[in-house]
Amino acid sequence: MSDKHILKGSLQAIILQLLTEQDRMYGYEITQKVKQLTANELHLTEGALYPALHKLESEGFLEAEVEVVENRVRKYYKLTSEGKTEAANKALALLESFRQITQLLQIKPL
Amino acid sequence: MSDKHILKGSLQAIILQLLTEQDRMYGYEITQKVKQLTANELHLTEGALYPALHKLESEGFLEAEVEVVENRVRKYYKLTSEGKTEAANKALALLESFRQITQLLQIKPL
DNA sequence: TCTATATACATAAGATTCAAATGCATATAG
DNA sequence: CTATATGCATTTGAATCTTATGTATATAGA
Repeated sequence: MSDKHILKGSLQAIILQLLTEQDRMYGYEITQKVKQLTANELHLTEGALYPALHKLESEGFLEAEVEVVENRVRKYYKLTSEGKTEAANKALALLESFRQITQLLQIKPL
Repeated sequence: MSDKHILKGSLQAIILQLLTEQDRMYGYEITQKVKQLTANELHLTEGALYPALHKLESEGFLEAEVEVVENRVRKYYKLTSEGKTEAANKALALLESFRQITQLLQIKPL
């Protein structure tokens, strides 16, 4: 019925922004955080998240460190210094796109 | 330097909304309108537009009529009655996504 | 005259990106 | 002993976009 999905193109910005506000997070934590913050209205699937994390890592915006917590392996991600810059850039670019499209729809901006 | 592209997922909503405001439009006109309204900052390519128009038509939200103007063929699109409802729905859904994501990007740091 | 640009439609190839499904493994609650 | 939750990850396939190309007419400029 509803399209409870991440708006395409927003995912990288969201990941980077969450890691700006919280020093380090692991994958599952990110999915749960998004769920919680949006009252379950945006569903961030793992099939989307993990490839995005790997891409951000390969681009040098994230670095990962593995830890064992309660006998389970966790992979924590944190921003590199380039990642911090990129987080701000991507958030701004996204908001600018929203502004443009909202204007195009001639609806009052948020 | 900027990614002058339509935000993925917004295209259908934009087309439907433009046709809500203007009774009928043809493809090229839509590309030029978007260009004009966004000061050339969103580039709506024909490779994206025409498939989207055809899909909206096949879904029953648009209907087309062909006219010859100055020896050139023009295909005018207009909303069906279902299309009018869908235009409102898609615009609202899009804005709601924007709101959700904007909220995600504006979490207060601890 | 010839060529670039604009108008106007459209498809094809390739890339990206995502959802859905699945897999592995551990832990706990019923 | 089984269902659910946690936690990592990949595969498959669909959708959607960019880039490039194709067809055709008209006009402005070199």
